[in-house]
Amino acid sequence: MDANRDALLVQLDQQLCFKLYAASRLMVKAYRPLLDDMGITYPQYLVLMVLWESESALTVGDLGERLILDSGTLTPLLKRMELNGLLRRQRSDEDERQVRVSVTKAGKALQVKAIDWVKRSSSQLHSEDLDVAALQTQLKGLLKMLG
Amino acid sequence: MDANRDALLVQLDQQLCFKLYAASRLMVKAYRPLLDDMGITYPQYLVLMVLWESESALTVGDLGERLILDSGTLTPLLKRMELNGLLRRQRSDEDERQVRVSVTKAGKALQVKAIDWVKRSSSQLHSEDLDVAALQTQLKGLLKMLG
DNA sequence: TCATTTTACATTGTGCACAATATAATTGCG
DNA sequence: CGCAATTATATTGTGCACAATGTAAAATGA
Repeated sequence: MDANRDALLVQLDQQLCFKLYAASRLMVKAYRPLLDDMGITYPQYLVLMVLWESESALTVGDLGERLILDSGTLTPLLKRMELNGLLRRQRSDEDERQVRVSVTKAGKALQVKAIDWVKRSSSQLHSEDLDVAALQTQLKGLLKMLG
Repeated sequence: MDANRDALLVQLDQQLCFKLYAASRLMVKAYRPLLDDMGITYPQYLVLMVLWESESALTVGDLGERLILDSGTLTPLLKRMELNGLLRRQRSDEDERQVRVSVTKAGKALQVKAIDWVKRSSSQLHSEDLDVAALQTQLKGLLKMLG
């Protein structure tokens, strides 16, 4: 009957969105050892990665654009990181609306830990059911469409 | 130099985890119209999907196993849904540690809205950069490995 | 110029996530 | 049986996400 066929459309196992949601959380959980060692959370790790890549200071808006997060999320997160000595926040002189965020020595120092951990654990992500490169490509396509 | 090559390992664009994190949030955002219409959140939608599939009541543990969520997340979430009349929570008679969760008429009624919306909007998810079926297969492999 | 609009960030309030811990019921074992 | 271990859920505390709103600075333009 049609009603049964329709019901398949809202079955959990059919949902791309649920797989992404579950995979995202499980992946973050896999980072736990590193994050605990660094003394930060996953979103904070993302902020650090963006800062590590940048030569100079970035505005809150820059970070938000890169991480797809708004000031409601970033402002308190950055304040916590500043409190922990990982970065500096200072109002821009040219444009007082902007807040310029720059990584401190302590924040930069964590990059070594991260690199070391990634080197040691990247080999874990292998199985016959999984082609990581293909998955990344597919996700890039999805993000392009959703963004 | 080696330090520069190492730095690539912690670049945002290289991170499978970030792509999953971003894609997950953007996908949930795409469900906003449906969720607003149903008057629920995405995690609540997931709970409803599991309940819709089940003939009988499920325990909190059953839901947690299916959604990979613990009681710290589920208990308050289920209480809110009960308050909104979408489900019932009752201590099991056989085992008083368990709480049995069952969908109400109001909760069941929302399935129609969901099916209708999915029917109308599933065609949106198409582009040349994206093979949804392949992505689902890859994610299933990833989840199997992470789970 | 100066009022209007836009922009950048901050604040508030709600609802997850999840680690850690607590509590009470059930199970297992000597 | 009696009690230690296990199990199922609840509670507490912290930190995101994000919608909605506030605020002040900068850009715009008649």
